[in-house]
Amino acid sequence: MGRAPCCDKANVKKGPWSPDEDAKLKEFIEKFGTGGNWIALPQKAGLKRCGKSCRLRWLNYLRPNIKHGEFSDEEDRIICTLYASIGSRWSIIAAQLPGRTDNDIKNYWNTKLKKKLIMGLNSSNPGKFTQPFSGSLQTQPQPLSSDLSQLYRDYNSLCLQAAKSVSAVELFSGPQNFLHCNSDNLSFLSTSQCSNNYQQNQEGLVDLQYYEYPGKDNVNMLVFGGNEASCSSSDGSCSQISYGKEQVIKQEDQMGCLYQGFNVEESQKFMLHHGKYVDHGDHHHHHVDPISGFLDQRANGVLGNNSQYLEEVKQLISTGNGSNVNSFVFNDENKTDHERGMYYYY
DNA sequence: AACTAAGCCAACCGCCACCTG
DNA sequence: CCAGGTGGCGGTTGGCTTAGT
Repeated sequence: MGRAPCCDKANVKKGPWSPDEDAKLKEFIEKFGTGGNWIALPQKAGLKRCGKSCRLRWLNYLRPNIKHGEFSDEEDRIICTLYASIGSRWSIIAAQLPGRTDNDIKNYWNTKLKKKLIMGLNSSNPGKFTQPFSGSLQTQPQPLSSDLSQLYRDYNSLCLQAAKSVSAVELFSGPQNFLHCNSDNLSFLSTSQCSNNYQQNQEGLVDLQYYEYPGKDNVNMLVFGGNEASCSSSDGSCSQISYGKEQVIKQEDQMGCLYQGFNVEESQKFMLHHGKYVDHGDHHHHHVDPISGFLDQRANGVLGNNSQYLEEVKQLISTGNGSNVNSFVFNDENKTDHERGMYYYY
């Protein structure tokens, strides 16, 4: 048996509100308040509407101090920063923008802001995402657009501020480009410990760069730490990332985050990042499966550094189902637990 | 001018967390 | 502790408007 409907669907009006209905609702609430019961309100107010519909109309349109019209640059920035940090938690984002409703912000993000962000990215790197790759891999990293840099900067500082242990960055490209960061996906520059493991620039921020992925114009490789990236840690170990021919690309930070790639062919490279790690403050790095969210303590080094699964990985990527999400599942029963999982590449 | 596609946004739907008896 | 009711939330839809052909 299904749940009982909140109102008699047959006897309620749906669709756009008329000025007369707006006036009735506004007058009633200004006089008597909501009474803490939206379900009973429409009848009392003489409206043939569902209580939920009344609530939505009041909150999103009729209540005082609702701000309509263009979003300011500052509002844009706040939305981007918060979206990068917490994802589509529109009500929380709306709470930071007086006068704006969650619905408004959600619509604005989905229809305009997301595109605006991508335009900014593309305009500072003309052709970067729109032209098919032809030629050799760029040897010089391209700087991120200032918009994106600013976003990462805000994002990083927000994470530090919130002392969040895990957060994520996914850089999607292609027709549905957008920058997405939230706490449910991949880990990336989040805590002070983690950031310290990357070479920081003069501003104390991590340098981020990206490359095109040759042969797949929708794929980009996100690189952090620069060409000479290195990291040091409390135990004195150091990993280095390198880009030369025949070299395995690998970087592991002291949070246990592993970033790894291979030379697929000459000048063809990609990076893989498997799962995410959470530092619980006890110096143990717990692996979190990005899909299930389950914690475990699997060892690093997934897929190994000898490229033994190279052909298989290449196959998986080349037969991608057209999705713009640059990921594949490595879930062969013959593989060890360490090797199985969801992989992302940039 | 007529038609189509794309953009936009108000409103709806269904799930879920919380509250209360 | 449990079950039902309600509010809140995020994803999605549908219809109106605008832009393009």
